[in-house]
Amino acid sequence: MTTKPSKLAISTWAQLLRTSQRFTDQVEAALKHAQLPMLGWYDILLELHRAGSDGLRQFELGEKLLLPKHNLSRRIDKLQQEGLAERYLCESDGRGNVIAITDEGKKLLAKMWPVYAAQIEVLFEENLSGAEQQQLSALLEKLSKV
Amino acid sequence: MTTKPSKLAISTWAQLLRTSQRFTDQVEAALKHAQLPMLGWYDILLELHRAGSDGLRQFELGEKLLLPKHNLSRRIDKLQQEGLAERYLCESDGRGNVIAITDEGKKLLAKMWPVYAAQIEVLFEENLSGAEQQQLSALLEKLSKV
DNA sequence: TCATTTTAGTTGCATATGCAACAATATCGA
DNA sequence: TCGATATTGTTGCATATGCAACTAAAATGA
Repeated sequence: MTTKPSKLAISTWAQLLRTSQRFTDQVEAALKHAQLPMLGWYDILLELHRAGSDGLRQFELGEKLLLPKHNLSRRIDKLQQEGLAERYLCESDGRGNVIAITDEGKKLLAKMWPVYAAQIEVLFEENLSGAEQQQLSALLEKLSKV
Repeated sequence: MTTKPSKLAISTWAQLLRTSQRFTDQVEAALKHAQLPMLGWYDILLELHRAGSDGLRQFELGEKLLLPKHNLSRRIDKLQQEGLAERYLCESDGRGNVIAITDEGKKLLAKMWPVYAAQIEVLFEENLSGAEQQQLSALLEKLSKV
């Protein structure tokens, strides 16, 4: 903390937060308009889909999604109730669960993606060239080194 | 929506959301550790501070912070209860309120800033040069054209 | 082996947020 | 002017989230 962050750092930081919030809001609005569940559900289902039929340990899912465990616990309850995911007892660890997506879950994912994708298209791809996207990606990559 | 967003666009988008969430989490953790209120309070107080002694209309505040009105309404209740902000009736518009920061609010802002700033320092400035920050800022600027 | 500590997950309770309905005032248009 | 509509803000209710305490099982280590 020898030098305070520069004006530039502060304003860039603020831009980053603001941009991500505006984008999120916009995607949420689009999903709601299409009468689909929130982005949070999409994120979970996508990770489960990626994990394939073996599923994922609950804590692994939490780490990927940056979600605290108690929060995740209840979201999975919901997904399970809706028949979008299944929760098994873990064979190799008596404490744990394994979560897997169902066919219903995959269907929902497939319905949500076009809506989500259209927003990425509008918000993102229209405003940055491929080269600029690559620049942005590289800069964000550096930031995630923390 | 002629072409779906490219892989690059999608992954850069994901990076953006993820980075901003990780950073926010980290700042929240630091504030909590210092027994200070959440980032949301800081944001409000900062906007009020910027607005000066004239204060701001409640809806203006909401626009700046991207907060829905009902949410803001109750946050201001809290700030008011804690003596951090004042709510006046607006003279020129009988429906409206004017919100202004109090001296207590300014003091809190001053206590929160070093904690916040230290996180920006660590998370942000250590990983990007000035030139890179400027690049990032410019790219985010383009994105906000939406 | 077996007591101690860690890890995985759930639950109760308090707080925060979203949504829709509402009240009050301002603005617009015939 | 005055009725219809839009804007500003609040509130009740449902849902979501955070926090701390809890259970149960694994890992550690003497």
